[in-house]
Amino acid sequence: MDEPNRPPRRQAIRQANEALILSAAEKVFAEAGFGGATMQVIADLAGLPKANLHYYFPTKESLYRSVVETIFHIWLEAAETFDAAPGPAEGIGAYIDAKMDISRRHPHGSKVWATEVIHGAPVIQDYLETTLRDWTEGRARVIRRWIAEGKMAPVDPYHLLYMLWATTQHYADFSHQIETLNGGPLSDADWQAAKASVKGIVLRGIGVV
Amino acid sequence: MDEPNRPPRRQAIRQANEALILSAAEKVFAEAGFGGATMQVIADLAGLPKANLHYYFPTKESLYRSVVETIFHIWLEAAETFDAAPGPAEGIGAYIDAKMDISRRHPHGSKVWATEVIHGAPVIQDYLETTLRDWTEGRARVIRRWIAEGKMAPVDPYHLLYMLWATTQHYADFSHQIETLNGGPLSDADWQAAKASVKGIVLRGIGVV
DNA sequence: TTCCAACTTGACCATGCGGTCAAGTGAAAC
DNA sequence: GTTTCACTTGACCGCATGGTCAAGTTGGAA
Repeated sequence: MDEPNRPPRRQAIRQANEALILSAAEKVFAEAGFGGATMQVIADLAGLPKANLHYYFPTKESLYRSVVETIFHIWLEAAETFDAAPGPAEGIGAYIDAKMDISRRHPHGSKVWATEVIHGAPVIQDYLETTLRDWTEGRARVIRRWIAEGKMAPVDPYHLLYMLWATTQHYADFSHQIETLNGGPLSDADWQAAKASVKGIVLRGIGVV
Repeated sequence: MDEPNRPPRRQAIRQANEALILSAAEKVFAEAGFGGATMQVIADLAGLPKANLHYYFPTKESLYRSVVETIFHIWLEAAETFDAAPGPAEGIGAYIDAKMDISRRHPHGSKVWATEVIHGAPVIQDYLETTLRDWTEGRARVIRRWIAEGKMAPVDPYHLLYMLWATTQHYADFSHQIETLNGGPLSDADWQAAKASVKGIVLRGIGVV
């Protein structure tokens, strides 16, 4: 962004430490929530003194905000698949694949985002009202076009998107419940089956065989 | 349960206060999380002195646990609809209706449950491993029977249940996000449309027209 | 070599928290 | 009326936490 000119060595250290802290924070916030997480625990997990965290992130909230923004941008990028597609079978199918992969690879970030929204989005309200609103309206327009072109059944675009978000993120957010019922972590084959199940029901549900 | 013999007047006061505290706690835990909630805020919302809370619920965790158990039992009761049904169209349709109604009527409880599971279910692990596991296996058996009888498409029962849970609870847990995108709270008509959308996609998705 | 700014860190502080306690109050049993 | 016991409540305590600070250490420009 607007990083000042820094010697390359210094900047490398800075980036490495910030990444270290963000990774630890993501995990701790995901498991304990904002209120339950402590800077000391995050520092221990990152292997740094607590005061060092406050050097890179002045407050707990600023650190938390960085974590939330990270997952949000990952999701936005995953949605690129949506636009390029010629129709719902490819577009929504690829979107489900992408979001399921993110749930598998970034479960902590997804959990942090979920609790943030559940608690009323005190820290990222502005994102919801600007970026997310614009993004959603754009995809809704694409879905309406597909419907108008007779490529899928006439379903409400917003409720369809909610179902996609809810279902794909459920595999990250409720992983503990799923793993308990599954008798252990999901294997590669389990994830393949999950993706196939979700895509099967949704695509058939919107009239795309 | 095993309440000792109490004079009726006393017992009425007790029940009223416990209900008052539980209602306040449900809201505060939902909005702030376990770590972010404070006994003082709950007490203020309930209109009681803080020390009085500790008289009825000795610790913060015991109060929290009561809140989580409440929503869990509400969900279990809602599932009765599942068993009596002759087929998936009625059974799953009614289950979606019931769970959507709960999301509308008990959004706070749903949020508390969600954050509890997201954080690894530290307080209700035993429920997941016993009651929920049994319940889920029972419904999966019903679904498999319906599939065997040719009443619905052969989908994995567990992934179908995950989709039902995720989608219906999403309307409670992510209400803030939905209301932001909707430009305000959902109206009666909005809720009807939501239920119709979910049922439409899911029932068509599992081959039940 | 010198010097400066970026970075590190242990010790420290003020605050807010969950929980306790002992002195009350009032309803019901006798 | 008296006693008893469930219930109420303001004041209090120990502790953990987010955040600060000043004294270091290190990397790199001159």
